[in-house]
Amino acid sequence: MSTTTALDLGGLIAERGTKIHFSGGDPLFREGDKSTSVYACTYGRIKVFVTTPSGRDLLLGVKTPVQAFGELSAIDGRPRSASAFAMERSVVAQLTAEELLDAFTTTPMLALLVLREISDQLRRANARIAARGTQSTTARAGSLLLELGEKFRRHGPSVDSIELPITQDELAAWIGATREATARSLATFRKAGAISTGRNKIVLHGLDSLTSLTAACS
Amino acid sequence: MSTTTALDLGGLIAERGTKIHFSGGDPLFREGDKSTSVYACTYGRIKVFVTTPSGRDLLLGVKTPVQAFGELSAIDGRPRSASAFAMERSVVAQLTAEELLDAFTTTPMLALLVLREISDQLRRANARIAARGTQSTTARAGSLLLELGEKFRRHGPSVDSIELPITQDELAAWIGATREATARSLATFRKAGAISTGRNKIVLHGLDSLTSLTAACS
DNA sequence: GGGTGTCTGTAACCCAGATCACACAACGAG
DNA sequence: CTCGTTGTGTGATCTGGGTTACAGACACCC
Repeated sequence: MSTTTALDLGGLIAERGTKIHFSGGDPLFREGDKSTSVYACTYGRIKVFVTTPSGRDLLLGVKTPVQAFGELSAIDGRPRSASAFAMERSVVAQLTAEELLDAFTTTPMLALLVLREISDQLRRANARIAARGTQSTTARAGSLLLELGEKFRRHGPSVDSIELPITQDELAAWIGATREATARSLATFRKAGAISTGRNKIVLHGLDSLTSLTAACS
Repeated sequence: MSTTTALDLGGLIAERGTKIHFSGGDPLFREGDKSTSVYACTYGRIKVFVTTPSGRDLLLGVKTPVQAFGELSAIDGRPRSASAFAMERSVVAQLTAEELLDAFTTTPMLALLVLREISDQLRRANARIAARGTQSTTARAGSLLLELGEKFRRHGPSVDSIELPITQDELAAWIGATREATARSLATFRKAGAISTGRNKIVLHGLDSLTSLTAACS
């Protein structure tokens, strides 16, 4: 029968789900939608975000291979609480809520896996609530850059220059600030020699200097 | 055998767990602790909060009968990401992580129950991330008062005066503002006749006037 | 090549709210 | 009753970052 080699939810969806291709900027679902499918990014990058009443976007996460997303609506059947858009040419695997719940009954262990997944997200969300308001924009920007730096170091060459493919708008939406404030924070990092900036990219000159700068301005 | 009449996680824990009594101000667990038990409040009020680097407390939730809390560490075994203290004389039911996981295998449906529980918390957390920074403190204070008003209306007499047993410090920690800013927001509500304030209490004069005031200052 | 849209970099202004600093009221303990 | 503690109410500053407003830089298409 179906032997499952997957050790996490994303892997399982990628294995069993139907693949769908998207171009950059395409919507997968929007806040308020009634859809209940669960997805996993298998190629590219998917941004998950909410639009605040004031019209600004606030990133909740960026999904890369092989991360799952859209679990909430699949679990409780309520409307989407966030929107998901492809940031670039991407491929995602899709599983319907029924397929997921069926998998729960055949593989009870799977429910525990999903629980851990969601628990982790909740922990991160709570940490973020604590960070907002107590940390300065610069501190939040630095933390995020460090986090992304760690994440991208494996993929790229192991030199101490790490290039992040991200715009300042995206960075601003991620840390919950305006583009201008984010640019100012980046300027202080740049003047200190910790990073350099360019169109659609931010280059980290090693993580150490950035780490100390971030720690300093907290 | 053990017939389970509980329809939610809190009910199940209250039914099977061992009862423990606490006085107001007593800690149940602290951020960083390695304990993995899961709890349900059966009497009184338990506050769940994190302490920010700047030393301020930030409330993540107030648990009343029969709400569960402390699930995260029970699920993934990681250290507590928040602290839990009794706000007043309280009774909680405790279940060890092993007992909870055992219950999962005997009652597969239970895992789905917990999933819904955590999903709901995650939805709320994400909504809160979006609210912070886009809404003014006055708007956040008003929203919280309305929410608490709804919650307390059932318990108290059904008159249009709803008395909330809460200090301004707690309110401030809940909405993520200083005590002073919170007092000022309450002052505007008080001057508009929507509430009155006292030691350890806030009285709502009906929800309608407060609703319109909150909506106005968004 | 030149035009156009997207992205980056700064500067000037302004305001919500944090910080600091009191005065006073309510309550419990001795 | 008096004193200490905890909670409330409100002023006076200060500042981070939102808002507005441009000026250049890069990329792409015709």
